[in-house]
Amino acid sequence: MALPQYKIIYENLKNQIIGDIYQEGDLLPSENELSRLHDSTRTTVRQALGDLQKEGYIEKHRGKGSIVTSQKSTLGLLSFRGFSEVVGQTEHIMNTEMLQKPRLQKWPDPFFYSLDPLEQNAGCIFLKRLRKADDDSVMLESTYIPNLRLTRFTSKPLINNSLFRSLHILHQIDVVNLDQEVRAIRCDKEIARKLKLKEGDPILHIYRKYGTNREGFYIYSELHCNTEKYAMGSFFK
Amino acid sequence: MALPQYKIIYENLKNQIIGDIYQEGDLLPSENELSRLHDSTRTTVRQALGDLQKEGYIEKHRGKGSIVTSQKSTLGLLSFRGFSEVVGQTEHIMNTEMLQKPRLQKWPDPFFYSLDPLEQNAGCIFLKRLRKADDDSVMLESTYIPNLRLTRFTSKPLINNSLFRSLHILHQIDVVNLDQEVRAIRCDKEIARKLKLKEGDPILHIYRKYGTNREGFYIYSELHCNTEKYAMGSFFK
DNA sequence: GAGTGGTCTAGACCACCTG
DNA sequence: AGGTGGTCTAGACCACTCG
Repeated sequence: MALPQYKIIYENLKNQIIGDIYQEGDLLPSENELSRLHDSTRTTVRQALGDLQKEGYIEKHRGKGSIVTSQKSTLGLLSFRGFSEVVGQTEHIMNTEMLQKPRLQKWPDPFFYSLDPLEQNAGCIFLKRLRKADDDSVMLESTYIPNLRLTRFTSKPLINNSLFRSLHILHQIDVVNLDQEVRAIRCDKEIARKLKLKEGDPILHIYRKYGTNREGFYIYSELHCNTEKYAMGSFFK
Repeated sequence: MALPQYKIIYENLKNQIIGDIYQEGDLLPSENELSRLHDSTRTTVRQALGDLQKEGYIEKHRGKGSIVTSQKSTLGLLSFRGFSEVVGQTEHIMNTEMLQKPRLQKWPDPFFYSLDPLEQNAGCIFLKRLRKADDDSVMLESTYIPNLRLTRFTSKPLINNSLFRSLHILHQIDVVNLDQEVRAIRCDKEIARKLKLKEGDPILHIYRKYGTNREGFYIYSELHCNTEKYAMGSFFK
């Protein structure tokens, strides 16, 4: 269960960036210096820095060093970092309202991704949450998790109110990638009420399939987003 | 101008995947075998495979090998690979209609991203294209490129009809990342006509800022997408 | 047990930036 | 000239999968 060195270095630096110990524009210690600090090699340090760069926390400049990048004013909710991660990266006050606590049920039929028989027979854990930014309702999120080797998951409250955090701590499951489909649709009466919009207003409709470090274990979400005030952002590298 | 080894290996494998020499589900040669084939080391090969994995071409499985992943039925247009790359990865027939050939002009004011004085004073090269999938109009794209050290760019036709390809070949400029904002809006009469929709229909509205390998050189785009038939997809890793 | 990818070491040379 | 990140070598040990 020991974390690899490069992930420790990664977490260490990320927390210092999120915690404003390194601020926007600051230069991180050089790769050689970080190797010395963590009693490691440049290769290992570079693996950590590469992840930070990929996720938009730093920029690297040859001959200069690694620079901490600015926080984004848009909501980085199209990336696969969980909502809780985004909260620490934006200037907006974000919070979550649980509309349906995790409960065991059958998969909807039809479902928006095709399921293999193992997933299908296991049933799913369903939960529904409303995300708010500065007290505006911005996102309605329905999540479906296959009920595979997740003992007592529905009986406990979420840790830090974060699904990903709970899966990590209770079951050592980490999200490693995200496949998503995005559409613009008109919202129906039900969604309109929850997102404080008018029926027929345009919203983002997103289907997601999260990949995890557990072979064959995926998490599915359907999102409806109000983008009147806040755009959904994403960063690719 | 020599490409690094890992990029050569990357391009080599990617072309074989796109060219169906390795097909969906196929196992790539192992890392050790690829090192021997390219007279290189595992580290270098892993750098190439890592990029392929990041972009969704392969999955790696410890103890098994690297497996070529399926083509996507949705349009991977929310990722930062150019449109031309997406064309090779989908089963749909894609093509592009040039609505406004590249021409030099002033920046729109206001512009959707803040420009620095260097960009502002240089003016911009503007072009406008309509993207089609299976003869359906799916995306209207307006692109703005700062006119910095791009001699004679507007006077030549695009190579392979691809902007990114032209920038690469004529100016050694490569896109390395993408920052984007996505919203759902109602389309106006003008856009509706071009995308064959009705005024007021919901569409995706996207602002993009592409980062390049040239320090401080960015490319900007504004997109309007019709998602009635085709969702816009993206893959993160 | 043989082969795979994941992690790591201890170096090297290069292009680039800054003082 | 000295420090930085980019690329690369030639190994090593590990956890995992498969026959």
